[in-house]
Amino acid sequence: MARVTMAVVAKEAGVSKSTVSQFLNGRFEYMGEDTRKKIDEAIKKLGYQPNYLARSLKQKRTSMIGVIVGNIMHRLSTEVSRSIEDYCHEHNMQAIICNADDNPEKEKKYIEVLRAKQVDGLIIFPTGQNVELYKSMIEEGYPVVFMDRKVDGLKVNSVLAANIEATAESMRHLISNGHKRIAIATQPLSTSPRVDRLHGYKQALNEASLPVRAEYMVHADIKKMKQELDKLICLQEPPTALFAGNDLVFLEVLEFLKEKRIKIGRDIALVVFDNIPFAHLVETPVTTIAQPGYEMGQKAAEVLLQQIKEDTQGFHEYVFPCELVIRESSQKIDE
Amino acid sequence: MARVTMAVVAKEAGVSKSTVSQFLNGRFEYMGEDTRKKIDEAIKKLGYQPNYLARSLKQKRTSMIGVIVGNIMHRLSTEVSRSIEDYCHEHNMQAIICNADDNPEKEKKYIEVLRAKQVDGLIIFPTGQNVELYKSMIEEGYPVVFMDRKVDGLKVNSVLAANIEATAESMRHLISNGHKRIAIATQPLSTSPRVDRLHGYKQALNEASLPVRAEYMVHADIKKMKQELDKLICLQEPPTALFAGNDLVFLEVLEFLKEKRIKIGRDIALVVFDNIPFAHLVETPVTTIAQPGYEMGQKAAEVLLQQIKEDTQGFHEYVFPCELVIRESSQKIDE
DNA sequence: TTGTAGGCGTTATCAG
DNA sequence: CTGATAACGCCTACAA
Repeated sequence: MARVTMAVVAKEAGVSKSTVSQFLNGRFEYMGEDTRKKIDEAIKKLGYQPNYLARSLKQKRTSMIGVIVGNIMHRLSTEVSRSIEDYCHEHNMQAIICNADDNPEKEKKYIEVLRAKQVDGLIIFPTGQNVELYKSMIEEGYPVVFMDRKVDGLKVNSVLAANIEATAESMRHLISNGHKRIAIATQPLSTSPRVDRLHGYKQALNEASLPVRAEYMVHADIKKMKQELDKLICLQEPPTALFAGNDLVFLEVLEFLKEKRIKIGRDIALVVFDNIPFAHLVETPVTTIAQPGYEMGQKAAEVLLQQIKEDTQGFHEYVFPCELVIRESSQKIDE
Repeated sequence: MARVTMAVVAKEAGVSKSTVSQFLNGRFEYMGEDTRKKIDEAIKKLGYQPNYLARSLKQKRTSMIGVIVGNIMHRLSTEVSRSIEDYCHEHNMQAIICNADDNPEKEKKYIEVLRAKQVDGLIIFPTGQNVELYKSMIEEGYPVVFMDRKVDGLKVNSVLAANIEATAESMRHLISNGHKRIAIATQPLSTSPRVDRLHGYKQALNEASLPVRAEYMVHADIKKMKQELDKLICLQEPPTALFAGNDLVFLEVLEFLKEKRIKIGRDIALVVFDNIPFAHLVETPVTTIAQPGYEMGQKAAEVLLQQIKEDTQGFHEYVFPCELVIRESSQKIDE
């Protein structure tokens, strides 16, 4: 093991620990050329590696931040994590990515463990269930940034997608292509993006004076999604278009339609919220709403590092517009 | 900030620091019921959170391991990371995932930083370019496990997929379906899995007494993949089947074929190494070779934690068989 | 059963 | 320019 500590280097070089420390931290302003050289040689000879742990203990910063992702299975999570990691790497920080798996207990444990490990700040995709814990962190002045999901009543910096607007835009697109019977499928309405997307859905229908029909709104767990979709197409007046609330829902929809031999674009129009890496590679390329995951990650990291550096907090929502990428799946259907 | 330390708790409870420490570490065997209660109350009242950093410094273990992934864009990387994280979570460890991005410099930096942070061990998808560094770690007795790729001449535990065998099996499958002209497309032969897959490819051709033709073996960067594929199909005798060396290559192949309107399964047969989450959802479902990423991750984590606990090392190759999942893309082609 | 003292490997302060 | 010395927050003998 790396039994070689600063004291050993100091002895080898014939100087004191403090001098070695100076050297390591690049303060050679007032350092003799020879001392410098001696230390340099000693370090190389012994293969000395500084112990960041000890340094962190002393300095009270670890140069690490924690990222608690809601559910790593989402494409957005991966993109955002990647982005945050890149940003950290450029700024000599380290990101620790944890997966709460949509489980508030896990989220809580991760928050506690990461804080015990003294990470300098946290970026959280909040499950929304640990409000008291969030609140206490924020009140303490601990640096936190929320990502993707908002939680009511918290004064915290948040990075969000423009869910309502993007959904409404995609709906207007479908409506302008002649669709009047449009369904929406999402997971249960337990997080703000899902609620907002539903909101955008209704808003666009209202604008167009189309009815909002309860039987067209499906909010089910992924495992039960297919059977709910089945009910949808068995309706007396089945929808002619479907809005899939995110990438996981989309996969279910795709499998379902494939099993039922319902052809996208011909039998039913489709729009998906979330960028799907292979959306253009399926039989009928799929219209998607692309969230700028990379940019969102960069912004979150930037804001967090700012908070850490300046020891401040903020209460701002950074809302990112999304892009509607129109492909064949949402073309006009001739009935 | 969490200004409340053990000393503060001790004062609040009217005991000494060591007693509090005992309490925290679950040694209440010889502890008075009342002392115990007082400490418990003090902790709750003050909202005390132990500082793992200080503990780690003393104990010389951080309960963290580092995972350096070759390139996070591969599906396997994601699966394996996820698996390692799960295993760690169950064993009260923390995994720090880093992405070397196929860049030896980055890999080196990560190894150094992680070790400076005193992580207890490392799981590495080696780029293969930092042999000296690997060697010195191993000689030091530092716990390391290699994943996915092997590096010659190193006595280190490794977790690998049975690349040669799986590739050969898939080739035999194609050959038995009547294919004689089979091409292979991989990224440059800089890592062992690519070399091994090529090996399996040649082996199967030899077994079947089919010629190994240089013009059917493409090894190109992802960015240049399409133009190489183009050369392939422009050959006088173009291949009737293609083996795609991994998921990234597959995406290029898919795009290429789509652009050229070459229909998979009808115009060309296809087999892909790597599980592709949507392989069954494209127009012609794709035959894949599935690596047991989850199991591989579990094994690597298990082996590493073992090494850490017992302060031993090992030199064993854990080779995992892969599964050939036959779908339409590799059906017999009638010419 | 509880307290005291020393140390883990750094950094910060302040003399010299 | 360099070197003592005291923290940082916790753990571990050993003493009481």
